[in-house]
Amino acid sequence: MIRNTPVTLKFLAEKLKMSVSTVSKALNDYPTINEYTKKRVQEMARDFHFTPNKSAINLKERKSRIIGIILPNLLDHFFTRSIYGVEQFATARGYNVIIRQTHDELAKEIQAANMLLKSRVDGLIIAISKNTKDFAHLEQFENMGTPVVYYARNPSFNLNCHKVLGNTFQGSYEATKFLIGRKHQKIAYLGGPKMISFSHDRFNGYINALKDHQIPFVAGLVAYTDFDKENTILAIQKLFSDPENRPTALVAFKEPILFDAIKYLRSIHHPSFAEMECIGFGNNAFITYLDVPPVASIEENPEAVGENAIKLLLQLIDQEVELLHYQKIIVDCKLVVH
Amino acid sequence: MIRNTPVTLKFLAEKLKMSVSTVSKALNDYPTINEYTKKRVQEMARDFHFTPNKSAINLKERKSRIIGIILPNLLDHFFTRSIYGVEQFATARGYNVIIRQTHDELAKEIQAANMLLKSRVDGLIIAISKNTKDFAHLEQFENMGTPVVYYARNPSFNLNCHKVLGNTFQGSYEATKFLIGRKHQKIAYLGGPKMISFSHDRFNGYINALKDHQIPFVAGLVAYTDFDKENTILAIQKLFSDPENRPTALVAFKEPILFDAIKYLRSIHHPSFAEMECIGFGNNAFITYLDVPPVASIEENPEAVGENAIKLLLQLIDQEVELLHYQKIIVDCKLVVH
DNA sequence: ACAATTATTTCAAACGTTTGAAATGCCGCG
DNA sequence: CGCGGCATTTCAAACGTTTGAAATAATTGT
Repeated sequence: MIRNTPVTLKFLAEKLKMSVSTVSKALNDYPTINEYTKKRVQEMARDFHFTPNKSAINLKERKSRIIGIILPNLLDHFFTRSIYGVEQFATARGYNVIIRQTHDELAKEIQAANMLLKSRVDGLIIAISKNTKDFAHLEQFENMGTPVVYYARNPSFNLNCHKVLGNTFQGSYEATKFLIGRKHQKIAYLGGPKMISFSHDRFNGYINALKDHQIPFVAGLVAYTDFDKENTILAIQKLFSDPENRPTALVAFKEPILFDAIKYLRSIHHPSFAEMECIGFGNNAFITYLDVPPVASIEENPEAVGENAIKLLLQLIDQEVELLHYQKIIVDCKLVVH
Repeated sequence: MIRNTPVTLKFLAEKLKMSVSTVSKALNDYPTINEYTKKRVQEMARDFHFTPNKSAINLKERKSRIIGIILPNLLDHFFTRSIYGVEQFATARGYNVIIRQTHDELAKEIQAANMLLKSRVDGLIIAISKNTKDFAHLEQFENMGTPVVYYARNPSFNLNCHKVLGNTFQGSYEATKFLIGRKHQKIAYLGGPKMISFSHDRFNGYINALKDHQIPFVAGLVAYTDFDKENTILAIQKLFSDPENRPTALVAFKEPILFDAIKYLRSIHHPSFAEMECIGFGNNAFITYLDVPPVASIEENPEAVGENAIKLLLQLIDQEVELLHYQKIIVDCKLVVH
């Protein structure tokens, strides 16, 4: 059953006693080819399960029909969900998608970028690692004319590039506003790694909501952490250190961080624990299993972010959008009350 | 800064006023090429950031250097984690990985398989959808000499193929044994979709553990569900319907299912809820945030499953293992007490 | 019947790389 | 001076496809 001679145009041509180009054109439905010939060729192709060799086509067309995605990891459902959006449109257009995880390490990001460059991907979608300050490894792509769309993570301000980002300011603003609406006066903000630009934006959303509602800003109600549990505990201890300004509500950078915070407060039987109202970014599916779920979540619509990224990328590939005419697309968040 | 003439061997050859083959051989360090020439070529290649065109090489070598993975979804951390293992070894060997999700739909699986076939992947790793009974779309690969490794999900018994599977019997057995050790007599088994062969194996592990410890098997203590929450509730209602045989412990097919079950029991304030001891397959990272976590989890070691799958696949690609000499690799589970 | 059209097929080059075979240049030695 | 032998380079074909130009076959009109 295993066939050793590969089924190529040449193979079909020999079988049919016609030239390779006739076969090629028949399969591609050229108008100059006789209908009867087309029928014969197409039948033969079907019978022998002919599939055109992509490498050959890619070589000819100087394309790879591959789109690269570089992102920190797939355990964060934000990224996993964002891929949904990308995949759907990419595969519908006949592109394959190669995903590379960096685990937020710059070295791995560079390695992945170089490998994708060598694979001559037709476009790149990237959520940069939290340590990416230099973009040489990514600028290579644009130098070769390969479009790059930055998504989910905002690169440094002065970099000219295409971006698709969540409206993290708005999400943070609405969460804070929602808590204010529920009569909280002491609302804490637990930020994420400062290297991730969103940390800033979310903080801004937070203070702007406070300002717009005449709630005084208290510096002691703001603390920063990263994805490390120990650091989150330290941050929480700081937030709750001033009895004068004990928070009754909390906006957190990311839900897993919030969960760590809540778990800690519960474990030390903190008096505020029971009445605290918290909101985090993410809207994790797992929330439904928590016995005291956060009052609400900020849904970042990752599928929409991914979808916008791939659509923009495809437009750039098809040159419907000028490569140097940098776009910035913002996807709104949505507050989901639990 | 954007270069329009691509940097190819020909380009370098013209710059250096030598033939294309000399350039090629110099870059590939042929011994017949003069050392000085090599140096000149390599310098020039570096200066112009020459990267060999993969499509051309693939065409020449009749390879794609791509490995396909087809799996149900990426939201299940089992699969996400299994990819870790695969990616690591694949990229170290210079292979790119294309992941396709089927959402457990046969139609999508077929579509993905056909697309990967067209892309002429060098090998395929697949966790079949729960509806896959016919394997024609996958046998195509082997007919073309492309190795396929089935992993994570066990295809129908009489299919001759390479498999890498978790030792789901052993995991189920140990979980049940563990509960017996904790003096439970009424241990329920909540199975998953019957179409997934693991459902059987896990059930077998369960009854074998019962038998080996002289615990009578009670048919009413077994129920089946799928990933749908409503069905899980129905199953739980069935399990708890006989007051004579009310379970005090539970082994569940998968943790999300277990979580749904626990949530339901809590919501109806079931008297057994507080003292029930449960174990599910998965060892989900979020367990730590549950206020009453399951007593233990069955860790399926997905990274190891993925690692074994890719290693076997690479051996098949390199023909270190005969394509028709079908392998079966079993990866043990580990009981993790919380 | 034969040129003029039109329909259909084939030729040949190109995409970028690899590689065995052939060619070239160079050296020393008889 | 010429030739064997070596080092080095180049030739040419191949991988499988596409495509404009050229060639051939079929049809029409006169």
